Amino acid sequence: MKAKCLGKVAAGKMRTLKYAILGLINRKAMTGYDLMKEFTIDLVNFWHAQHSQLYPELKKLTNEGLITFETVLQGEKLEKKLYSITDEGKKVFLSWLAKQDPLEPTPKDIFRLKAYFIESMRKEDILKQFHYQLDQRKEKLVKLEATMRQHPYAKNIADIISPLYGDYIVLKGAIMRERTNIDWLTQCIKEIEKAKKNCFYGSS
Amino acid sequence: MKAKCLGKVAAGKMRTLKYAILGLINRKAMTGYDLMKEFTIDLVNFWHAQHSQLYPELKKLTNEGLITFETVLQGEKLEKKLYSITDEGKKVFLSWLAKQDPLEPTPKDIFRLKAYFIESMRKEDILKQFHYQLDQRKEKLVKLEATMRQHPYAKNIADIISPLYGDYIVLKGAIMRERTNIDWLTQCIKEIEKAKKNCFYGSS
DNA sequence: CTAATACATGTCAATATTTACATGTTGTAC
DNA sequence: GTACAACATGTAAATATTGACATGTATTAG
Repeated sequence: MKAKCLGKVAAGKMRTLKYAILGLINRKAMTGYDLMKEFTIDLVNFWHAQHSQLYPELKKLTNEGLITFETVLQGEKLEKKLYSITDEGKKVFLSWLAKQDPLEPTPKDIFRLKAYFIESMRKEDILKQFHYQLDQRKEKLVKLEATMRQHPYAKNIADIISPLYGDYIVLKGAIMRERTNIDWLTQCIKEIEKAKKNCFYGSS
Repeated sequence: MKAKCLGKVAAGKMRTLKYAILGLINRKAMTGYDLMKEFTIDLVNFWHAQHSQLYPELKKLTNEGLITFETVLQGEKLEKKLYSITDEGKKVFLSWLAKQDPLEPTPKDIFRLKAYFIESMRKEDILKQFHYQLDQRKEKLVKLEATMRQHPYAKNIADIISPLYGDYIVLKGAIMRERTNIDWLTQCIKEIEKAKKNCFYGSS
């Protein structure tokens, strides 16, 4: 009889959403709704979440004693919960932040999966697919660049130790990533068009 | 009483693994083990899966009539299942491949999440974290470039309509992505070091 | 001949995430 | 005053994914 790993099993126990929430609440007290706005505006470029995942997690973190809330009245009847981080929560968050992680598995990407199967694609569809993806990526880049132009940090480089700097570097990273996506798609399209002309391209 | 959406609910019903498997088996008949090798070597750069997800999915696809298998003996006793795609499976796969998808949500990235919270990081840890990530990214890039050098398509550009071309473009894409990651990290490190010298950097 | 590695196939329990369902209030523009 | 958008908080059911558990055979290097 082998020893093996006793105690609770821990399949996929990264709890990253937990730390994302702790980090945000650590900046300042927020309601679930405020948090959702962060997740759909700033964090959307590297960690997205739905409110259906957020609210249960807030309840869990409260039970774990990492955050607390006070009920605040908005108008006459509307109760909202303003969450703050506890000392324990702060400790747990900072310990996570300082941990050095191994490289994550490469993110999944349906378009690249389809590109991998390019030889099975109908010839008329190949360029259509690449152009469609390219257009969407370009649109995304335009939005990211607009956000960057409005970003206070981009105009006025000051202290690294400000929430603005974190904001800025991840936005910068998102723009660089999108530009590379566009470069890759553009190169692919060029190669495919060249092959088409040179008849390296089946019966088309 | 509102009408709403009757019938079966469909939360997160992308079934991408299904199509990845169909695409691979469409190339040639394979066992589950063979498929796993594909998932851990080629597809790892855009769609990874564990065998614990693969085998149940193969069973499901068989039940759905999209693939079939014949049992093959390896040696004296070892039975393996060699899967082939059915006509229906081929149809379903090609229809998925031709579909134009909206942009996927940006992939999740724990390191960028931590970078976003950089202002909460202990000053001694900031550069340590960025260098650690950079080293790992560089190591990954070296491996990808080695794979590229050995890649038959890179050596001898020929017909676009070959599984090799799909292989090649996604590998190319992975290399470009990794180079951009490295550029981003390098820029961040430079900025942080500059800020440190200029004393925009708290008490260090 | 024997030990290690690769081949080969599965299940289980937990976490993670998505989409739809569900409800009600407040502020604002017309 | 009323409609609409934004504010505000949840639950339910399904899919998606992971890590551990579980088992056995075939090949190859020493």
